[in-house]
Amino acid sequence: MGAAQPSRLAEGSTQTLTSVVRVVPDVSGIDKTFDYAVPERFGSVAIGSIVRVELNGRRVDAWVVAHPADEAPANYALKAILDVLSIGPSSEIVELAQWCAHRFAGPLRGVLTIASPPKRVKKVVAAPSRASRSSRQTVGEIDDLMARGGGVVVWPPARPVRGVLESALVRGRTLVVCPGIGNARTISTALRREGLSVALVPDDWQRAAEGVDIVVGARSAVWAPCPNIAAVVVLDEHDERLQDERSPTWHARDIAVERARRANVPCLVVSPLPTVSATHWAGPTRTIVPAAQPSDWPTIVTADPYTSTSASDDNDSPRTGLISSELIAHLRDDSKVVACVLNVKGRARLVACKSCRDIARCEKCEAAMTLGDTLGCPSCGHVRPVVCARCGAGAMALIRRGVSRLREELEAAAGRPVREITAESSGVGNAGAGVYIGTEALLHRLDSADVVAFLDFDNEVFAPTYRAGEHAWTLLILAARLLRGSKAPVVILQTNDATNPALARFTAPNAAAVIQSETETRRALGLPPFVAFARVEASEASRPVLDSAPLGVDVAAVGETSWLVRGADVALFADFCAELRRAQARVYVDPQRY
DNA sequence: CGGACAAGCTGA
DNA sequence: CAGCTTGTCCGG
Repeated sequence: MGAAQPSRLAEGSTQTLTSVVRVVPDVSGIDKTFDYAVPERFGSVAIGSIVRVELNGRRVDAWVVAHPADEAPANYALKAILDVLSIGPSSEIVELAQWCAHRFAGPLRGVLTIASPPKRVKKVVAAPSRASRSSRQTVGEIDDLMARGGGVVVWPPARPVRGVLESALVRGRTLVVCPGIGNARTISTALRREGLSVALVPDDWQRAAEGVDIVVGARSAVWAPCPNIAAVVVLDEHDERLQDERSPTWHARDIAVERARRANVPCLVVSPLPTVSATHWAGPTRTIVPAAQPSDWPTIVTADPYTSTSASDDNDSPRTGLISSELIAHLRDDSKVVACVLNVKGRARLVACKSCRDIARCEKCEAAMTLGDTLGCPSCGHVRPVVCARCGAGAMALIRRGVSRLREELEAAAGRPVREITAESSGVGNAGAGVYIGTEALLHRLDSADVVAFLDFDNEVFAPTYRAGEHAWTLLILAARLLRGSKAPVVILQTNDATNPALARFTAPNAAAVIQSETETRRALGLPPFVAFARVEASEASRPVLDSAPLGVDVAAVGETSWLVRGADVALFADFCAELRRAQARVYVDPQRY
């Protein structure tokens, strides 16, 4: 198969040899390959090329994924491709995409789409590699890690990431993957200013393919072309935006690690608090934690808003318990920028008495209760009848009191204007002192702050997703970055449960301790990376396959159409997922939520 | 996905 | 049994 074919040229000289390409059509719902003949006028069509073909009477785009010329010829007449439209991902990237589609049990088409140029590319002229660049200061420890094939770097949130990048850049062409395009743009601008050639993908796909010093972008950048790649870097690996939520649910960290492994170059995974998956991949010898500095993290305190004197304790408004006395002190200090963060999604579930407006809380653990036939406590499981604990009335209402009403309460407490910032708010950043309220999007919208208050941190920590803990850390990292320029940065975590160890640990971010405790939790619960794990959306057609899972793969129903599948053996698990997909099931591997 | 075709249901 | 809906299969 892989043997040289000296006869090929000779054959070509005597007789016109039309070659054959195997393609994946760009049509949703078709996850199969088809073979087409290539008329001589197109020459040889490279793997990854985007071609036009007729399929079942329709003209569709398709990617060339293989040259099946060495196989026995098909027993049916092949149609010919109609056109070659564009250069596409390299054969290495196509192979990586095939690996990804299997590992994350989803259609190859989705991955090829993201690996392809945003606009058609007809020609790529290779740019020469830059001879050598005057190296700035690298971090010795990280240089050493690169020499050992890369690994995890625990990099505190307020420290500039430039020092980490340098250890990659001195090796040659570097691919940098960020969680959002905003981070990528910042890095691109800074490095261009230094005189480096930068391709910000997907827009600069063609320039990336021609060869630049650094290719940078959001998660899709992990699929970008980077000829003669010398290093791969994943920044802010804790950020869940690195994972695609559509099937295949690939995570850019896993793709980066595999891409670097295949190219035999080092991969650096960087985060203030890397995920268990990352540290498990690198292992303790390739996970480095630089010496702590006092300025690495802001001061983080808990405050109980429920026992504190509320600013508006009248009977008209619900006693939300969302403004602690600690927060009030900062609100009243006119010199400070205060950012108040409230997760509206979680608050949509709050239940209040229709007559006295008191929020229904569990008398055992004080958590907000949920309304069904009875009042139930989501954190301790306590159940009581639908009766108000304060006034005894029997009528409850779900309140969806978002940020707007709370803004007025904050304003009353602060004695100065409070601005509400929503995802739709126009204008960027904050000019000077002020008080702001918004959802976690606020942490992305402001430029700087002195105080960040999470009004209902319990909601973040005890959210019913297995990654709630990790998400809470993500919020703290965002807060730390926002507070970077402040002389006395403070984070207030408002909670009704400050003594709960699951909550108390957030006041002292210690990467080694967080990694250890998260690792133990994951291992004990049988969650990734210790087992392969997937949520499966299936119909009746998939039932026989679900019921006949092989030994070592567990299947559990969660509702009518959802299933959880887990297995210790990754290969066996992936094969079973592939079987499920052939039976019309949608598979979400290592999902953010389930 | 979207077309083709087969198998089931309804009404005169 | 035409006329319509619903389901299953297939594409090179």
